[in-house]
Amino acid sequence: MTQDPPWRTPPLKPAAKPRLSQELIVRTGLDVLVREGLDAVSMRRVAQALGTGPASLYAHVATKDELVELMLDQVLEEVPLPAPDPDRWREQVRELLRAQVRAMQAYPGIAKVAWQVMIPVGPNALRHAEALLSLLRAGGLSLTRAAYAADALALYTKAFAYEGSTWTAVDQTEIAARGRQMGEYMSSLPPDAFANMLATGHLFTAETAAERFEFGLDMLLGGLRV
Amino acid sequence: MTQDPPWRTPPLKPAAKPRLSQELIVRTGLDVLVREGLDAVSMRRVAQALGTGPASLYAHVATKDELVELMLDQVLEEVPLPAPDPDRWREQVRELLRAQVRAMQAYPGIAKVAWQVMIPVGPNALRHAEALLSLLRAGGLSLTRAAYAADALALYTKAFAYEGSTWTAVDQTEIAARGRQMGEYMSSLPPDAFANMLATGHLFTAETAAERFEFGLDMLLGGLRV
DNA sequence: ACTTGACACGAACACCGTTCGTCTGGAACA
DNA sequence: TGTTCCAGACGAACGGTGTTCGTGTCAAGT
Repeated sequence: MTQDPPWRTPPLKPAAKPRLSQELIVRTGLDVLVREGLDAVSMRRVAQALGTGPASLYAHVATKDELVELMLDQVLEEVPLPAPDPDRWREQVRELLRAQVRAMQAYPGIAKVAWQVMIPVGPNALRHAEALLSLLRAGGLSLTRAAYAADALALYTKAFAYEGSTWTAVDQTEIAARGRQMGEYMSSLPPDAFANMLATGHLFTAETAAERFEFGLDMLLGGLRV
Repeated sequence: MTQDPPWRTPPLKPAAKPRLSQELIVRTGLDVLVREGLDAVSMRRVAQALGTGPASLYAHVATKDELVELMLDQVLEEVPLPAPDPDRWREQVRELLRAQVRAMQAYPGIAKVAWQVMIPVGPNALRHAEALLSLLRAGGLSLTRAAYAADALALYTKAFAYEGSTWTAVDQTEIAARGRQMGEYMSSLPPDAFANMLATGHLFTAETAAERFEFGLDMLLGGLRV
């Protein structure tokens, strides 16, 4: 643009863009995740939501993978961690794991990140692991048994959070279509080939999710000898 | 090339390329997976291994996702499924789940596919689900309880297969580096902040994997009331 | 002989994560 | 005040991905 004559009113400055920060990028990433799902979380999409270009993000996060890992850790930050009480450690374990599942299901797709990150080592992921171990130790388990139990409980919870998020993260018509395909395929075979699957298929819905999770916890904690 | 003079010996024909088929593409995909890991399994890489271009694969598999799902189903085909015996159904469940983990860990990275596919519905995945349900039913569980127990067992197994494959699918120096980072971070904080994590970190190795899996199964099956 | 359909597959498209080089502005220093 | 340095911003470009479209070939059917 050529130099304005001195009698021109200078245009208003456009609203200043927020200065980038890791926290802002992570928050924006979670925003995009919630609105559009995990597949939409690309460096380009997040940058676009911030009014900039993807290269700008790299001053604050090393890689795309680091970004999604930071997003997961942020989600875990919202979960309160209990102080261990030896008299009710089992119930405390349940509460902690329920809270984790709830937090992850509030962000459709974030559970999938837990399966993409090799070993989550964010501060909050570590605090969670420590908290779970503390509860198990408060229950009188040896170090080794506490470690192994924590492993199993964490795996199941993470798995369930992912399965559970299927009901919120994916287009329901796609799930219904897939369920129908399964039903048709199985029904096309001899009657007893998939008798149990056909008889139980209706039990796997969003409505039974909480009940199923508790059932799994009953199994895990019921089978945990002190 | 211009027309050869008649005294030229015609060149030997290059070895005929195999005619493409879905089975061949899946097999080749598993080959690439085993040699180079899951990240290397791209349409281009698989096509290259077949001496063709990526577009050729689409006559046989609809998408890249379908290819990896077929690969997973192929892996599950190699697992023998037991005929239920009511007197030893718990041990049969164990054997089935062990065999699944073994099969998946023979293909580094395939367990990750199980977490990428929304709901595995290949013929073998369905047969596995049916087999597990049959065992639980043989054990006298109601339809609902069998379904819920199968859900928990399958989730845990799949989760463990994935965790276990970490030790084979990923560069060990990267794991060691990450372990070190964790250790350093936790040691940099007040001494009791991560006391349990620091005390148990050494327990999570490839050498303890089988023991850990069994411990988890002990919990799940021990807590399963008939 | 001609037609049709299945398969093969190159070129191109849209998108991805990331790097490199350049510019800008603020802080520190003389 | 002027200069230097450094951190951050970010466009252009690179190498890679999954996929579609259009064209050619071959075998089977009429």
